[in-house]
This record gives sequence, structure tokens and C-alpha cells, in this order.
Amino acid sequence: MITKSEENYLKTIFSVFMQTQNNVSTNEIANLLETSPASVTEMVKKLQEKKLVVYEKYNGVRLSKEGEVKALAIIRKHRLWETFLVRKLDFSWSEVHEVAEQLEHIKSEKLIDKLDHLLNYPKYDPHGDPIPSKSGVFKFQERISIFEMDLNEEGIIMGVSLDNKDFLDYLTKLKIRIGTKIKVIEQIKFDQSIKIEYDSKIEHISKEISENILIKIN
Amino acid sequence: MITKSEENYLKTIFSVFMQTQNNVSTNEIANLLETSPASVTEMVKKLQEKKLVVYEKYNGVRLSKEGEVKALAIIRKHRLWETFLVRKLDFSWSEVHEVAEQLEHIKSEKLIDKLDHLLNYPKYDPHGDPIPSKSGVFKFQERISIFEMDLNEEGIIMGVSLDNKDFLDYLTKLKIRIGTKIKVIEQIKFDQSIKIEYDSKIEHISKEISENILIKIN
DNA sequence: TATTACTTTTAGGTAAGCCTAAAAAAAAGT
DNA sequence: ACTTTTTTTTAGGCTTACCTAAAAGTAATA
Repeated sequence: MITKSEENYLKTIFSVFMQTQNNVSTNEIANLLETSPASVTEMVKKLQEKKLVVYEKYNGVRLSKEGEVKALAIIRKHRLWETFLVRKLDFSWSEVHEVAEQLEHIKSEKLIDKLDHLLNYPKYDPHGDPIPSKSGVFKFQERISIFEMDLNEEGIIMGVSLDNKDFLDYLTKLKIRIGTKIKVIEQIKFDQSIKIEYDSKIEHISKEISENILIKIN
Repeated sequence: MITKSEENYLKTIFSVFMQTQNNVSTNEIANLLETSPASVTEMVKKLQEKKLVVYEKYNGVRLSKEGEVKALAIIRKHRLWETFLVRKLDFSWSEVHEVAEQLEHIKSEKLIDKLDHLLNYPKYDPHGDPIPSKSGVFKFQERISIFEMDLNEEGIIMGVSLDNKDFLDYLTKLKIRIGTKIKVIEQIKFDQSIKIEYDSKIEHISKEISENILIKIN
């Protein structure tokens, strides 16, 4: 049996490794899970004994094959629940994260399969992140942030890289959502803010905002 | 903050007290929660410090007003989730209990309100048990078991008093469900089994089965 | 009423998952 | 290369929720 706490470690290690392709450091896990580095060392040792991670002292940690399977299953559950909350219970996309963090630990394969069916086997969650299939496959769509786009480049919004309520609420206010077609019409050198055009209107967004909105690279 | 374990104790104390109207004994709680009497004593003391129960050494325990509010909220969650599982995810009534045991501990008032709304504010769960309203009110329908019925008496099935998979699967097989109109046509003295008529057919059920099917008393 | 049986509580211990403080190792700066 | 800084690990503790064994209290019965 895998505990809730262990699941959270696996999920964190998975997502950092996805981004960096490097072994994940003790400190980074500690920061993300808001725990002490000492606790991380301890837990990582335990996960190693369970063969869920590959770990060497002072050299960070990464998931084993088995750990990855478990991590994908948790991410699948998290994203299916988020999709359910938005589509069936009318939650806004800024509200779902916290509840999904709890729901992802519910243990019932049948429940998840039925949920998947109810939602008609969604491929992406409300934030544009891909939902792993039951067998753990998931489409990785390459994406870049608006901040990285060139002047006059066009793109379709595919997701966000920050799961913060204020940020998501702000996007809602701007009516920026997944699928919105945007064009970079000005890059302001001074503060690195960006003017974008979408839905026949122009908005001016800060560097920080632009860094956390992702568009599809075709 | 109230832990999952504390919630399970409150729920258990509530349901036993409902049936007996007496203080609940340490042993009984231990049996129901499959734990040791020593653990129960310890936890009950803790709940008393939190003012959720009224407890005197060697004299059993009952819920305080506040404890009852909490217990009703948990029962509400449990029953709403069971209703959701059956109605929206096509679970059979024999499968929902275990999953609902987990889901009832999810902490989000909004989630429960939305679920309630999605299900159109159900008054009864799939086993015929009343669902407490948000404010903690719940209709108590007086019920007796088929075993307690008189010869030739008729009644409408309103629920079950046992949440056991084999039992519920057997009822499903017999096509006995909530709302089914039945009549006691014979009581066999020897083994106290009972013959009942419903849906224009006759079935012979054991004492144990008859004790766990509840009909409305009008 | 005395003895036996049962229930409940106390005492002392364990595992999980966290903590802080100190030690050890690795990385960075001079 | 040698300090200094940062990261990581170790050591020792804490809390929650469990456990067993023993003691104390209550109930049942001869």
C-alpha cells in the first residue's frame, strides 16, 4: 500500500523531472511540498526501499519505472477530477486544484474508470494539461510561453504553467481561455511586458503573466 | 481541524446512539471500528477535550451538540456520494459503500453543495437512508424489518439495515429494491423463514435476510 | 456476599511523517 | 587550493493513532 504522503512525493518528483530531465534535489522537493529537507531525505529512502525511486546520496532522486507508473496514475486521477469538477459541477478552473489534491488520493480503480467514461475520455484537463490514459500514455504537446513568442507571431493558447487562484481568476477576467487565438503585437523592452491581440481586442500583459500562458508550437 | 479517524468515531457513535438512545460503550465502538478498546478510550478522551462528545469513565459516550453537527455533515457527505455513484456513475448499490467511506472525508463545502445540486437535492440514498440537509435536518422515516411484519401484512420496501456486498447482491438478484411492494404470505415457525409475494411472484427468504430489509410503517 | 467474568482504563511501546539542530558533503568564491 | 556558503544527511524528538499486557472497575452468579 502506498500512502497519501508517498503519492505526493512521487507526483512532485515526476513533474520536476518532466521539466528538467535531471535528478530532483532534496531541497527542491522540500520547497514544493513545504516540508523540511530532512523529511525529504527520510521519505526518499523509504521510497527507494519500495523500489519506487532511484536514489543516491547527495545526488538527487528520480522515479523508477514502477514509480513512474504510480505517478502517472495519480496525475491521471487529479486531472480527471479537475475535469469533472469544471464540467459537471461548474467549478471555475481556479477553484479545482485544491479539491483535486484531495480527490486524487481516493483508491478505487472502478471509480476512475467510470469517471473517465462519464467525461467521455477527455484528453486534456481544464488547464490544458494532458490526461494520461489508463495505460499511462499521454500526449505531450510541445508548448512555449507567450513570453517566448516572437513579435507578430500567432498562436493558440493550450494551457497555463501556474496553478494560482489569482492568476487564473485574472485570465478569466481577461476572457483568455484554452483555444483562444492570440497574436503578439508589441514587446515592451523596458519592463518586458507584452501587448497581445485576441478576440478582436488588444490587452497589455506583464512579463509574469506572459510567462505562464502556454501556446501550442506546431 | 478534525481528522479522518475522529470523523469515523463520531459517525459510529452517532449511528449507535440513534439506534439505542443509550450511551455507546467502549467495546461496541472498538468492534465496529475494528480497533482495540484501549484505542477507543484514548480517542474518546481526545474527542471530549475537543468538546465533540460527552464522556464519563466507565459510562460510555455520546455526542455533544457540536459533535452531532459534525456527524450529520459526514453522514450527509457519505450518502450524497453514494447517490452520486449509483446515479451518475452506474455503480450498483452493493459497491458504493467502500468508496463512499473514502469520499466522505474530502473537505470542501462547495463540493458537497454542488454535488447536492447536481443530484437535485436527494432526500434518500440508494439504500433508502435519509440524507441530512445542509443544515443537518433529516427526515426520520419509521421503519420495521420484514421479520417483524405480521402475516398477510403489506408494505413498501424503504431500505436495508446491512451494508454487506453479498446481501445487497442477493437482493439485486431477487429484484427486490426500494419501492417494491411486498406482502407476507407465510411465516415458517421452524426456521423463522418467511415467504413473501411481490411483483406477482413468491420468494422464500431466510430469517437473516428478512431482518435486514426495512419497510415503511405508515 | 464472595467469587468469577467481563469491560474499561492505564501504562508502555510502535510506525509514519513530520520537526530542529548539528554534522558531513558538495559547490562556489577568492 | 582553501575558505565560505549551500545542500544534504544524520541524530534525536514530537504527535497521531494504533497496539498488547496489566490493573482497576463493574456486572453477573454461585
